[in-house]
Amino acid sequence: MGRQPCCDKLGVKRGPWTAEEDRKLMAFILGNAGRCCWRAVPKLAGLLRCGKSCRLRWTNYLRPDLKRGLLTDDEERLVVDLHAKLGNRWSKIAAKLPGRTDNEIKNHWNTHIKKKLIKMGIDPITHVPLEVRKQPQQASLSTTSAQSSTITIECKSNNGQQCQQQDTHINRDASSVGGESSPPNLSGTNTDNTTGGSNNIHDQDPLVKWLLEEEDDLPAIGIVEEPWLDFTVENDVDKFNGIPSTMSWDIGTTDWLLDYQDFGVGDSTLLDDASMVDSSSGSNL
DNA sequence: AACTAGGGCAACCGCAATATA
DNA sequence: ATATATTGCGGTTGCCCTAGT
Repeated sequence: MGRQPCCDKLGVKRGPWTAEEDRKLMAFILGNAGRCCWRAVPKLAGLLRCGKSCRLRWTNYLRPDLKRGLLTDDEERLVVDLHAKLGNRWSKIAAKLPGRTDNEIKNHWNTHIKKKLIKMGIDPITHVPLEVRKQPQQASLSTTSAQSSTITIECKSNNGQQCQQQDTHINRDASSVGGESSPPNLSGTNTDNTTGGSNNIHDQDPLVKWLLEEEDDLPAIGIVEEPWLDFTVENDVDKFNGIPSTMSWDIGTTDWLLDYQDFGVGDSTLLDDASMVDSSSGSNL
């Protein structure tokens, strides 16, 4: 037999979250960490939301370790580089940018970076200069990202096989970027977007290997492992009116993180007070 | 001042993978 | 072993804000 259904959609509230809902969810997660699953969260927290919605809200907005505001130039460069190698695998890209969510990066890509690259004459799908795509026999291509990152694509003009391989890669990316196209199919019948195809030439790239194989073992660039171990409810949740502020965030209470990683709580210093309070406005403060 | 169009972003949708009864 | 719930993820939508007219 299977499990109970996640939630019936009847009576489930949708749309923008209010500050009150945020406060309830935050209080519940921090106060009941590890003692339930997402399905039970809305009921126990007193929210008329689907568990999925709660998870999304927490992951993309409420987590204290999230950074707010626009991506820095360095982060933007990293996103471009990673996108050139990984395509639209936003969660993989986000994993390398501490405090950033896949949704945030995806939005930033679609609204900012994409336009920048196009403006620079670079195809945001293939990371190849737009005019070059019309001349695939060009010997060696080097594209420059928004600032300084360089993506080098080698193609021996007289080696039809190698060029074919590159084309395959480009087409793969072309189908996986931008939202206008169909979802990527990275390995033929395999529709798993997260693992990539074995025939991707970038899989031979040490960086890609690192990204795909060791991401769970290595900390993201410039991030301290498990920053949430320093998190205290007293310091952070107190910013929400009416939330208990006596709980302390110690090792013992973080065991649940191992089971419910999606509840990841991070560096309290990154919690932006204003961004939390004004969360219902939909604006990015 | 009022209206419109476009941009930005939060949230939702639906599918696939994984976990579990 | 199988069915089904749960989770993760990428794509898409729709609302809100702002700039332009």
